[in-house]
Amino acid sequence: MSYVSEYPPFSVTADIAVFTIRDGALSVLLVERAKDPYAGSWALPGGFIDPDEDAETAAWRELQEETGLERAAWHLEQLRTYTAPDRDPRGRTVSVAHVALAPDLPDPSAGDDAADARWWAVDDVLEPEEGEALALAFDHREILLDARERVRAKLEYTTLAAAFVAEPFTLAELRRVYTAVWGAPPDLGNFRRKVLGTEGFVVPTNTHGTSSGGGRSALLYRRGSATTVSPPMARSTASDAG
Amino acid sequence: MSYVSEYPPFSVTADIAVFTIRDGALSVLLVERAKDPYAGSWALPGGFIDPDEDAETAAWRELQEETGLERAAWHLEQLRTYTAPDRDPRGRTVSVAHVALAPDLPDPSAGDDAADARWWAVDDVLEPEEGEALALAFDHREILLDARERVRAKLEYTTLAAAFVAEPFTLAELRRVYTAVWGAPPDLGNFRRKVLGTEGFVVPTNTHGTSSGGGRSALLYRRGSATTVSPPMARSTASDAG
DNA sequence: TCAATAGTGTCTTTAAGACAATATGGG
DNA sequence: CCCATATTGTCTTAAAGACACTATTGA
Repeated sequence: MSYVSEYPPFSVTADIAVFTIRDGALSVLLVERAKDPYAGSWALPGGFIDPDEDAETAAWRELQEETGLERAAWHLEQLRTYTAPDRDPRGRTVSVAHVALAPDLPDPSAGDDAADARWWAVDDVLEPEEGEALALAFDHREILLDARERVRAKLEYTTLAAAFVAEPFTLAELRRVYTAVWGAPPDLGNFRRKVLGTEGFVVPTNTHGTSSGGGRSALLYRRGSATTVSPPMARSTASDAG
Repeated sequence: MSYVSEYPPFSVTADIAVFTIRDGALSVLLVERAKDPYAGSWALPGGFIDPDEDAETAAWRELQEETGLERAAWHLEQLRTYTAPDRDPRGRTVSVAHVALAPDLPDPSAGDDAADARWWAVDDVLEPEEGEALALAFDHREILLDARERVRAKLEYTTLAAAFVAEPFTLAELRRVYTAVWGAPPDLGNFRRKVLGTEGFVVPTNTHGTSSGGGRSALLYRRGSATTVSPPMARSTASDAG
C-alpha cells in the first residue's frame, strides 16, 4: 500500500480527549510535550497513525504509549477532524480527534514522548477562576472545547453518563456525573424517575453499598444495554460551576 | 509548509453527500467516475485536498468542479473521517466526509473527473424495491448510510429542514421535507404547532402563494435565525416509504 | 359550488418541574 | 436515638398525540 504520489502528502494524527470525573469535576487527561514543537506545553494525548492502522486503533495505542493506562471497556468515539493548513508548524497535518470517557482512574505515567501526564479539571484548563487559561499546544484548545460540548450534549440523549462510573454504582454516583458535566445537579426525584424509567439504562444488583459518608446505604446498579434516552434529559440551565 | 518526512505519507480527500428533496424523495448527488479506480462506478463527489486548503474549502471546490453547481447559502458540515487502511486501492487515503443540504436544484453537469453526475433517490441507491443496491465506489455506501442517518437525526432537534426548501416557502413544503426524510408525514396540526411555536424557526412574509395544485393559497415564510428545536420534534416511527 | 388545500381547535396522554414526605443504615 | 442519605410520592405544568373541524382559493 503506497502513497498516491501525484497529490500532496499529509501526515495524519489521532488525538484523544479522555474525560473522567475526579473530585466532582469533569477532568481531562493532558500530557506535557517532551519534544518540539510546543515542547513543555500541555497537549491532548495522541500521535501519528501507523501505515496499517485505522484512526481508532491508533487512538488506543497512543493513549497506552503516552499514559501507561490500559485499554478498558471505555467509550471511544470520533469527534471530528481538524484540517486548518497551518495547524502544525512541522507541515501539513490533519488531526482525527476522538473523545473517550472513563471512570475514575489511577494517575497516568508519562510515556516516551511525554514529559508528564496528569488529569486536569477542564474548567481549570479552559476558564480558570484566576489567572490565564492554560495555553494548549496546536489547536488543542479548540478540540477540547468541542469535545466538552460533545460530552455535555450526549449526556442529554444517551446513557453515556454511566461510562463515567465504575461498576457497581449507586444512583447518587451517577447523578454526580451530571452535576459535574452540566455544572448543576438535576432534581433528585426527577432524575431517579428518568433513569429508572428508561428501560435498560441501569440494571439493579441485589447488593447495597455506600457511595459517600454516613447515611442509608444505596442499592447498587450496573450499566444496562440501552444507549439512548428518549425524550432527552433536559440539561439544566444553570451557569457553570467551578 | 512541508510534509513531516519521518512519518508515513497519507492522501486526504474531502467527499460530500449533498442531499436535496426531489419529487418527494430524499435524493443525493452522485458522480460517475471517469478514471480508475472504480471507473464507471458511482461515487460521492469529492477529491484530494490541496496544500493550502482546509477540508471544508476543498469540499466546496470539488463540488463545483465535479458538478458545475454554484456554491450557495447551503448548509455544509463535516460528517466524520473514514480511515480504514484498505479503503483506497491506490494507497493510504483518508476521507473527510461532509454532508450538505440544498433546496431543489437544476441538474448538475459532469466535470473533468466525472463521466456523469445526477441526482439519485437515496432509497433507490441503498434499498431499491427491486434489483440490487447500487455498488458505490470505495466505502461510499457506508458514508452515505451515515450521512442519511445524520440528516434524519438532525431534523429532530434542529431547524435544518428549512435548508431543503427555497425561499419563500409554505409550511406544507416544509412538512414535505420531513415526510421525505423520515418516510412518513408528521401530523399536520401538531407539525404546524411545533414549527410556529419555535421562535425563529420560520418568519412569515406578507404574501401568499401556492405550493401545489388547486386549493387555498398558503402564507409564505422565510428561514428564521433559530438553529435548534427544543424539545426535539419526535421522529415518526413509520417504516421507510419508497 | 365543489374539490383541494390551508389553517384552527380541543381532548387526551405523557412526562417533566417542583417539592414534600417517608424509609433505612450506621455511628 | 439521631443524622445523613436513600427512596417514594404528589401536585402542577408543558407539550406531544390524535383527530375533528372551519376557512379560503380557484376551477
